[in-house]
Amino acid sequence: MHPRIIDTLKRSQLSVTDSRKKILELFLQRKAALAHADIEQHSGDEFDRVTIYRTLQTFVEKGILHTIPSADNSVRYALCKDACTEGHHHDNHVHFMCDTCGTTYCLDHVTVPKVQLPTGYQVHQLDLVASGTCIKCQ
Amino acid sequence: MHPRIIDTLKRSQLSVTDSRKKILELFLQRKAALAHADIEQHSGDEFDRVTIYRTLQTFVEKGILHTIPSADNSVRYALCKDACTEGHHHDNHVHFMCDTCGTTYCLDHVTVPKVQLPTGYQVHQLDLVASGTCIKCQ
DNA sequence: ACACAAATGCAACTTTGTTGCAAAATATTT
DNA sequence: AAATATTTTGCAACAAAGTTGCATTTGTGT
Repeated sequence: MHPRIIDTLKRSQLSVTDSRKKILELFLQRKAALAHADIEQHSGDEFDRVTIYRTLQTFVEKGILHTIPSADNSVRYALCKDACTEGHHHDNHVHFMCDTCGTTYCLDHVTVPKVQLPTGYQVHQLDLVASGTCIKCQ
Repeated sequence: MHPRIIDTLKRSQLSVTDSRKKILELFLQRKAALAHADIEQHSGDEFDRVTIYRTLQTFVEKGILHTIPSADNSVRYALCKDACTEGHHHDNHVHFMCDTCGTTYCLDHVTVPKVQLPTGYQVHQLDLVASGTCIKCQ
């Protein structure tokens, strides 16, 4: 098991349970973002569907995971960097979604450029999602 | 009825039907983007749920509407500009989603800045979604 | 007005997401 | 280490969202 797992859970004041450990491990193993369906597929019937929903929700609230918007009705989740805490996300990197294999990547080193919006719009969050063909699918 | 409606449908080689006219009119009246649920609510039982699904799908394929990614599992749709044709979208403007009232705006005059991605990622589409508080909700 | 093609409505179904509650697992206290 | 309190889980039942096939209706071109 990845050494960071228990630490991460405790730091967020969460009980260390099997499902949380395994779901978190999945995110640490894979570099890519995962949708609810991916986790459900991967875990077979190790734990209930409902548990996955609740775990993902908890992780987002606690600043362990962040959501990635998409245009295909399936929100993806990815690990936050250390800067995120409970209720305060700071994930301002670009995301890339491959049209061919469906993989979603966090491009941690590419930051979202500031844009000038018309006066009156107060921006709290900026999401830049690129899509196209990823390295593996060229 | 808005004069552009029949024209738009014919130019896309679509039969001019009641549901298509009314759904298209809804988008022309409102400036904001609409989710499937919004349309269903607004139209009461004028036409079937399935018809709405199929109409939205057709409009996206024909380049009449484009989808706006979101992190809440509900894709929104908005009118394309003239540059879009069947199978080829060119909607590179910024979208703004209000956290308070839920309205989604197309900021047609704010273009998405080009970003430099790591070599190997071929970008076909760039979506920039801002969220926060809109003019009306300040 | 007629024949052909396309779109709609209905029904049945699948998938996705939510809620309440009892049972089980984890944490805390002594 | 055992007992108690707290939290999480699984189940069941449900609600919402999306899909598919097919008969009927509506629109199109001649």
